[in-house]
Order: sequence, then structure tokens, then C-alpha cells
Amino acid sequence: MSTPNDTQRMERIVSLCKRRGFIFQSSEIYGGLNGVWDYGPLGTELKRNLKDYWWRAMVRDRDDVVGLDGSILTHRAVLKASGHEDTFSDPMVDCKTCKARLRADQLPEKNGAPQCPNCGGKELTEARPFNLMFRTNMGATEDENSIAYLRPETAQSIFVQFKNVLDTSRKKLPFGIAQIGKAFRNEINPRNFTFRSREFEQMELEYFCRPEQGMELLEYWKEERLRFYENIGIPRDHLNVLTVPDADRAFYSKGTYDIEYAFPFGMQELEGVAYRTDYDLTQHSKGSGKSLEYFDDETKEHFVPHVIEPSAGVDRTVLALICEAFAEETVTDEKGKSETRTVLRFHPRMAPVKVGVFPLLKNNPQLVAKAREIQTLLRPHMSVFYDETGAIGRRYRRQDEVGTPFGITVDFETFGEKEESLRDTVTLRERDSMKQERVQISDLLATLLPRLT
RNA sequence: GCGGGUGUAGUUCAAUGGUAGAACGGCAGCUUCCCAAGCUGCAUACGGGGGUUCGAUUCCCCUCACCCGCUCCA
Repeated sequence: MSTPNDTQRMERIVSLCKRRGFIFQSSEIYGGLNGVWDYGPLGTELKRNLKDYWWRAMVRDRDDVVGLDGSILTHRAVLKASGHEDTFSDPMVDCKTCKARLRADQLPEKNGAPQCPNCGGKELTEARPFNLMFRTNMGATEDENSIAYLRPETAQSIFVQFKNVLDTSRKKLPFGIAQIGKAFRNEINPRNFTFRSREFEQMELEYFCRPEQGMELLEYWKEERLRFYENIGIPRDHLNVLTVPDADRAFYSKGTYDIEYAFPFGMQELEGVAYRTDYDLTQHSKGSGKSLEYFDDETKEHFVPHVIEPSAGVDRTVLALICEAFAEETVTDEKGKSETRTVLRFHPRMAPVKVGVFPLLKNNPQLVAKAREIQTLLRPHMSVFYDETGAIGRRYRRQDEVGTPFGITVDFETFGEKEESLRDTVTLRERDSMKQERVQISDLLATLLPRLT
């Protein structure tokens, strides 16, 4: 549950996101579009850093995982076979008495009239189909035969392309196929900023294995994924691993963990790690009439592989990164004046900008030229932001608010004006401690790079 | 989808049935300026539509969006 303080904290985070260009409401100048969001310049960098790191950790650094980038437009038969079309086409009614939303096809009847199982009320709204999938039509005609869907999850194209990947990648079990991409669900009630959106991005791995390896690999991936979150700056004690009880689990799943994060609006799921058995491949095998079996050369067995699915929400994790990083602290200066410093304490690996470069004064050509030189030096290796506007303290604070871990300032010492020993050095200022050190320009790269990973 | 709340510069707020002020932020300039300093100047807002009215940001209706609670969540 949210307390008023949590609500206020969330409000401040939302307004910071807008003020500094992380996240905007979609189509804002037209009044907004419900449950849809756009990422601004810094949000885009943050999101990209997250996806890049996931891809590196899950695909490039491993021998046993390959990538896929499937289409968003999806063949109707795929979602028929997966069960999505039927599950999401239920006609729903609302009880006018107790406001419950109910499946129209499962209402108990009394004297031939349907009634609400909760309160016995007989005043029900008209049944409306409630399909959480976005449907569209392909080609010139709009009829039953032209129906296609925007995918409700990225996973299905991995299952559908399983055989092609197997045939072309020369992988043996156990191995995985990973994908990052957009998915769409027409949520009844988008809520909590970007947390539940109608258009969102997923990072999914389908890790295929022999049936007897399933439970062990489920545990392995749960731990692996927890480690990932720690590596991007979300500490273990802000996460909760929910063991999804049998009753809440899909019938085909032999075990599911939800990895949850303590958002200001409550403990909410970032990722599900599910052991889905052979359900998906079997369904598509039945649906398509094509065998999706694996042949094990050593044991000479044919079988449908089982699958472990760690499925993470990109936007949810971005939001968790922002919530985790957000801090308002009271700073007192030498004169005893206190003020609030807003700072995003991003893990340097995730920070949208790694270093700010500042000339102490912008009206001194020498300072400006040297600062530009340093920007050019660092730019091939990290995202650098150059700023010469306003007092130096203001520029530091601006970067604090967007989570830039380091600031570099060129001052008159850099030219050895007061002390010859300081020639060709600059101030390196660290975001969290606000501590400053004097660093040789030639040592900057070697000093910074290890501190960014 | 139901119930409640909120919509005024980028942000946080103010005022008003006679078309809006501030603070902070932004931009430009001055200042040898290391933690949102100071001074000068500039720009920027009544979510959208309709109605009542001589006149609506203000009153009414509709709508859109966001927030809270319920509901939903493969």
C-alpha cells in the first residue's frame, strides 16, 4: 500500500522525469494517450544502457544463448495456438450492484436469468468482448481472414522460430534464445506511471533443456537474474522473490518465481522466472503440424525440449532504476545555509551521462578550448556532456539531478597560474560524495574507465 | 470498467465572471565564479470541446489525461 509519503515521493519522481527529459506523456500536446509514454533524451540513454547490459550479460558473454529479433505483427494462428486468442476474447460484464467485473460465460443462473455470484445482483451491464490483444488488419481487405495481432509478448516468436534457430545456430541443449522488443497489451487499467503501460518493452530469454534439467535450471536462472539486478544497482534487500503458489500458476508451469521491487507504490513484479515445461513448443507443434522435437545425438532420443523463461520488463526496470537512484538530501554550506540537493545515484554503468566537462568560466577562450579538448579526448569512450552555462556549482547540481557520476572542471590551475605543479591537471568531482580530486589530464581515461563498470 | 480526487509557464504554487502573478528553473549578458551566489534583460501557462453570459481561466455539461481506492494482471 502507498502511504501519502510514498505518493509524494512518486510525484516528485514523475516531475523530475519530465523536468529533466527522462519520460514524457505520449502525445502530450494533444491531451495525452492513456497508458502510453515516450522516453526523452536522458530516458532513452538510460533505457539503452539497461538493454545493452542485459544483452551483454545474457547473450554476448555466454556460449549458450543466441539472439532473435522477431516481428511485432503476428500471425493469428500463432496466438491461437499459444492460447492467447481464446484467453483474451472473453465477454465481460459488470455487476451494477457490487461493481464486480465478471466473465459473461461463467455466470450462475437463477430462474433462467444470470446473476452476480458475489452479491446475487441481477442488474448487469451488456456483455462486451474484452480482448487484451491489439488487433489489426493486414492488406487491402478488412475481414476475418486479414486479422493480425500486435504481439502481446516477445516470447512467441522465439518458440515459433525454435526450429530455424536450432538448424542454423548449431546449438545443443541446453541453450537459450533471447530477445528484446516491444509488446502490446490493451490493459483495462494502466496505472502507476510507466509501470503498467499498453505499449512496453520486454527482455526475454527462453532457455531450452532436457526435461530432467528443468527444476535445477529454474533455480539457476533465478539466482542469475538476482545477480543481474545487483549489477545494475538494485540491491538484493530491495527485491523480493515471490514463489508463485500452485493455485496462481499457469497449469503447465512446474514452478514460477516473481522478482519484485519495492516501488514507492508497493512491491511489484519486475520479472517472472517461469518453468514452462514443454507447453509452448508442444502447442505450436500441434498448431502448425510441424515437429518441434529435438534429437539428442548421444542418447538417440527424440523429445520436445522443456523451457525456462526469465521474462523482464524493460520499462519497469528503468522505473525501478530511477526510483532506486532518487534521493533528496539536505546539504549545508560553509555559511550554514541548508538546501535540498536532488540527486540520482545511478550505478555508473546505467547512468545516461558518465561525465560532465566544464570550463570554470565561459568567457575565457583558454578555459573553453581546454575543456573542449577534454571532451574530445573522452567522447570515444563514454557519453560526455559539455556545459559552460551558469556558475560551476549550478552545473554540478544540474548533473547531480540527472545522475552523472563524474564532473571535470578546467580552471586557472590547469594552466599553472598559481602553482606550476598543477599544470595540466583538472578537478574530478564525484557525484555521491561531492569530493574533488586533482587529476592529470593524461590520467583521466585510466582513472575514469574502471570506475564506470 | 466502477468510485473519489486533480488539471493555471518546464516545475511548485497564487489570483480573478472583465482575458493571469510569483518563486525556482531556462535562455542571453556582466563578473578569475569550485557546489543551484549576485546583478540586468528575455521567453514561456489557464488540458480539449461545447454551453450560459455583453464577456468564461473562473459557472454548467461533455471529453481527455494524471493520481488514490477497488477491479484486472497468461
